[in-house]
This record gives sequence, structure tokens and C-alpha cells, in this order.
Amino acid sequence: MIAVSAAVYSIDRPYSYLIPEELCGRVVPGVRVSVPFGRGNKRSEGIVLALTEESVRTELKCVESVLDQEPVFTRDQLKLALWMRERFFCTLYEAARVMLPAGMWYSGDRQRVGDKVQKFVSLAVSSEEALETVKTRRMSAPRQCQVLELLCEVGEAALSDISAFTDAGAQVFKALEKQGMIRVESREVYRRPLFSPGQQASPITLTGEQQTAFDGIRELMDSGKAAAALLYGVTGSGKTSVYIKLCEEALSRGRTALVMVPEIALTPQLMDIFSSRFGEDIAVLHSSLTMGERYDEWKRIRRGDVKVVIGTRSAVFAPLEDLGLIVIDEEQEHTYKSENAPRYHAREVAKYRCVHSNAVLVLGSATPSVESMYAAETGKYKLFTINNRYNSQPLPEVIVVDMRSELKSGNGSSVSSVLREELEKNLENGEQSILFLNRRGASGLVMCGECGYTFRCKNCSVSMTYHSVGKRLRCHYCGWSEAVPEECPDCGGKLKFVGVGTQRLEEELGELFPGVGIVRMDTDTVAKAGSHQKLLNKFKNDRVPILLGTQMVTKGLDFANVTLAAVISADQSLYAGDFRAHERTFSMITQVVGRSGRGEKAGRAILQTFTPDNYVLGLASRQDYMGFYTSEMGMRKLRGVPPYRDMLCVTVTGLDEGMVLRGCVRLMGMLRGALPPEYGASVLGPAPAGVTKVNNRYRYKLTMTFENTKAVRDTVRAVVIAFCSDRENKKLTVFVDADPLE
DNA sequence: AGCACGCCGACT
DNA sequence: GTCGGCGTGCTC
Repeated sequence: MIAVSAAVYSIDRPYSYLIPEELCGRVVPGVRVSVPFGRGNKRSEGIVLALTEESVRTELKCVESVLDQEPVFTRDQLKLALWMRERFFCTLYEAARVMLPAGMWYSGDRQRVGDKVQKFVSLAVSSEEALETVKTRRMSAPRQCQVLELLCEVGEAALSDISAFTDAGAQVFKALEKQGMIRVESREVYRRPLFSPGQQASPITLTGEQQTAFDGIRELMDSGKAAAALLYGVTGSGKTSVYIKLCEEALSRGRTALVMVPEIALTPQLMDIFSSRFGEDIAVLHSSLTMGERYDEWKRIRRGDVKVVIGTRSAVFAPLEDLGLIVIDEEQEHTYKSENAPRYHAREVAKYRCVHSNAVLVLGSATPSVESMYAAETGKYKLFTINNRYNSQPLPEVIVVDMRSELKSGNGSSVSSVLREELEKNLENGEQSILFLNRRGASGLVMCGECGYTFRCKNCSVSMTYHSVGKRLRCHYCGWSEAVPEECPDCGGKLKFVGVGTQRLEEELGELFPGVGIVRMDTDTVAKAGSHQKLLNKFKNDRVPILLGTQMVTKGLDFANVTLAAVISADQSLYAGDFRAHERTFSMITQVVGRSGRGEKAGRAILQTFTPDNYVLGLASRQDYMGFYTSEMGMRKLRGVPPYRDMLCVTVTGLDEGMVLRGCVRLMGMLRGALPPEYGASVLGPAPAGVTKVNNRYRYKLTMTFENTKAVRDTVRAVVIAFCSDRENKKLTVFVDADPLE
């Protein structure tokens, strides 16, 4: 049984091939092979899933060659790929593909990376003998003597290092080897990503609440059965200390641990803490490693040399044996969901792995996703709470600024008078400020500048987004659209298009505070500076008064001198037009507020908005997560969305917009017809997808709410395949996204 | 998707 | 006669 790379979604299944006698022992589950496929017998890559004793059917094709010396997939990974195919609507090959580091694939433009080998030299004679030789030959062969002396000191070293220290060239080593004085051997070495080793790891003492959480989770580990825990701890409550203790606990039981973080670039401190504590036992997997580094880290894990893996989304596939613990830090982050095939959620994969290896899953967050808190409330997860901040720092005071009155008093800029005054105070006191600007996509928000009115969909009661194409407002679920009226339908006021970029804001600030240093951090400036850390170091070390940026300034920054944090416009995120907008906004505000007042001095935070009465802002400014959770759950229930119902998104793409739309309608009819009423599924749409046009292809989507069971998934899969095989839809492509983010 | 097979019209 | 146009159907 083989998963074939050329098999697309509609024809994907395990295919059977014959094994020629000469390849018999080498074709084992987990190796990659080359096989002929399709009418033209085009060469395709395949992954051996299993060997079967099938009664030799007529006309089976043969495996052509074996590409790996030993299996690159474990049996568990192959099983996981089969599950992913069914759960996330992808092909077997797509599922398998994300499990290996990119450097191990032949396809495409880039070259497959190889093992790195390095030459090592050591003395072939005793050091006394070597020093004897040095005495007699000091004059005739000074370089050789240098090398010998150095080797007497260090014993053994890489040839390149010795040659750097002594200026000895290749011929020097050759001569010494020929004389039988030294041994030169080639050995495989690992490319290890560099991390600052940090100070000597000091023992961790947990606070009372941390200890209680740790003890509770340790008890779950004691049971030896799969379990899940939600660790809800306010920002700065020291969840990392608990993670480390838990990893040590897993290791002490002879098991391994996996720690997931949303984005490594944003959590360098976490990396340092872990690497200084676990040293050689740790491997890291994330996007800023080179291909060689990633491949080598993967090899170390695969060989069982590693006990702890720390990494981003795809690290959830790390081939650790006997996994005892998976930690997902900031579990509500969207980076855990893959936007491309396979469209998996790392949290779901982690759950699967925990169940199959009797491991404990720990989800950590200061603002848990409502799904996770719901699971905790209903007893699926065990809940542990840490209420107190480390060092008992008070949370910053939060000021909500009404931008309507700013506009009325003639201030049309994005810096309110309150923010300006607070910034001035900080400039005087030599304290620093962080300004956060949310900018999601090109689609904007239209609201009344006088009363704060926002447009909501009549059918779905979500906010509608403004599309410059056609100048209309659109609902992202049912596709309802309407023209933008001349004035506010509520108060007759002037409508305002919200959405300022970081660049524009930097200019505005430059005019307000001439000569004041500003560090701007967005994708543009980060690319220019080479790294996000460089900009942060500049802000920290040069004590630049103002840091201004997008998402990336919200996470993990811990600067004692920052006493002011501000959200320039809370509205754009609040009215983003999907049912998670409130949740994301609450989490974002919590994170921004958490940046301020981390040192001795108390902090303040400012939220600018045209709708100061919005309850989400009120709850966020009081940092009342449970209050937010309760009211949000009410909304979710009313609307029939997660966690009460599951969601699924079917996207149709094609070159002709009308054709895509008509296809969508046909597909919707097929879905509705195939899903019996007792399933209680509802299909909405078609609506333009988040990004409506990609590579000249139009994208429309259907949104389905239902109870996600295998039976329904099988039905959806069958409908999609039937739709694709109809010649009428030949020019359209379809993909399914389970648990979509929007 | 990607390719061969097959059944039609225009051309040396 | 045959070269090549695209509609049709299958992929171990």
C-alpha cells in the first residue's frame, strides 16, 4: 500500500504495487519509493504505508526503486497521516509531507540537503612520542610541530579548527598522517542552530499557585493515561516555570516532551531558558533555521538523541518516541492553524498524539480560546488557574479614549489628545511607550465618526467589511452585500473609513513630536533590519522613546522601562466581520496592556475607539477574562457557532468569477441535498473568501455549521469528489478547511 | 491534475 | 490519406 504524490484529492487513496524480488527487503513501511503512475506511467514519489499479502491481482505495476536506506516515517506517523487525511480533507501525501523537514524532499526548485561531514584529527601516537618529535624537528617542520603541540593539549579536534589556530594547510596534515603521527577521520556532524547559552540554570522555585498547578498536572501524568489540562494564568504569572518543571517530570519518567510556541522569533527568552536548562537534550524546530539545521535537528530527534523538542506549528510532528507531555503555549494563537494544505490545527494533532501515546496535553494561555475554556468547564480538560502576577505587580491602569469626541473637537488624526499627553509625560520622565496598530488585510471598516455606528449583516449579525471593488459592504458568511449609504443610517452623521497604516502613523507622530526617536516594526522594517530582534535591541539598548508596530509588538516583550502601551484603533479588530473578532480583540488588548508596567514603575494603557461603550472593551480594560468568556459564550450559543457547533469552510476557486459563483451555488445544493436533516447541518453562502482574488483566481466560500463527526466528513468528502468529477465544474477547484479561523 | 485515447475537420 | 484539434475517462 503506497501513498502516491501524483494522486490529487479526488483520486487519493492507498495504491497497491508489486515489489520486485531484488527490492524485497528494502521496501518496508515508512520508506519512500519511486513508482509509475497514471496512463503515461509518469514517475511519481510514493510512501510505503504497509505491506499486504494480497492475492496477486492482475496487472499491478511494480515499485521502480527505493529512495531511502531506512524508513523516514515511523509507524505512528503513517497512522497519523491516514487520520489527517480524513480529519483535515487533504491527501495522504500532503499529510506526510509536513512531517519531514523541507530539506528531505527532492521535488521543486531546491536541492535536497545532505548530511554534513567534518574531518577530525587526533594523535596516532602517545603525547610523549609526539613531543619528542617536536624537539627534533622544530626547525625543519615548524607547522607540523605546532599542530602536534596543539593536539597534545586538546587531544582531538576538528581539522578546520586546528588549521585556523595554526595556519597549517592541508599538506601539513597529509604529511603528518603519512608519517603515522596523526589520524584523520571523517565524521557526521550536526548543524546546530545557535542560541545564547544564557546564565547557569538556577533551580526553579514555584509560587503557591504554580506549585498547585504543577502538582495537579503531575497527578495526571501519574495516571499514565492520556489527559488534557488548561493552564489559565494571567500575563506575567510565570507559566514558563511550570512548563520547565513538567518537562523535567516527563524526563524523569524516561519519557519525552514537546513544547509548542506560536512563533519562535517572538519568544527568544523562552528558547534561551529551555536550552540553558536541557542543553544537548533539546532540539528546536522553527522557520528561521536553515534547511541544514532543520534537517539535522530532525535527525537527532529521529535517532532518539533528544528528549525535549521546542518549536512552532509543524514541530507537532516531531518523531519523538514515548511522548509523555505536550505543552502548547498561548494556545489561542492563530499560528497553530495551517492556512495551506494540509489545513491542520496543531492543537488537534497534539490531542491525537497524546491520546495515542498516553501523554498529557497542557494548553497554556492568559486568554484561553473560548473552545478550550468550554472544554475545561465541561470537564474535558482539567483547569488550573494562576491569578497572581509574578512579583505581585499590579496590572496597568487602562484608559478608554472616545475618538468621537476627539473628532468633534477637531482632532481628525489617529493620536488622541489623551494619548498625546501621556506620551509627553513619558518623554519627560525618560520612560518608553509601545503603540500597537492593528491592520488586518485590505478590507476595511466603515463606521460613523459621530455616533460610532457599525454595519452588521441582517442574516448573520456579524460586522460587514468594506470592499473597494464595487464599493459595497459584505458579510463574510452568507455573502449578503449592500451599498454604503451617504450618511449614518442611525444619526445621519458622516461616515468614516477606518484603517491607518504604520507608516502614516509614524509620520503623524513625527509631526507631533519633532526629533523624537521612533522604532517602527512591521513586515517592511523587519525585512530591512534583517531581524525583528535587531529592532527590539535598538529600542531596548538605545532607550528609543516610542516603539510602534503591528502584531509583533504585542507578544512576549519584557522591558522594565515601558510604562505606556496603547492600541491606536481597537475598532478594526473588534468589527473584523467574523465570529472570533471579539475573542481576538480581547486577547490582543490583554497582550498589549501586559507590555506596560513590567518593572518597578506602574504602567498605563490606552485604548482608542469610536465605540467606547462596547462591552468587550469594558471587560478588556478591566482584564475580566471570565466575564468576557461568559458573555461571549452567550453570543456563540445564540449564533450556533463554535464551541456549540463545529465549522467547516468549502472554498471554490476559478478564473471566471461568474463560473465560480454558479459552481458555489451548485455545490451548496449538492451539500444540502446530501446531508440528511437529522445531521442538523446548515450551509451558508456563497461569500467572497478573505482574500477574494489570488493569482487571478476568484475565491468564494461556503460556510457550514454542524456537528463534526466522521459520518458528516465522509459525506462532505463524497460530495466534493462528485462535484469535481462533473465536467460542468472541470475548470473549478475546491478545497475544504475544517475548523477554519474565520 | 495529467495524460492517452479517440473521433472529427483541414491540409500536403 | 494524416496531422492535430479538444472532449472523455482513468489513475494500483
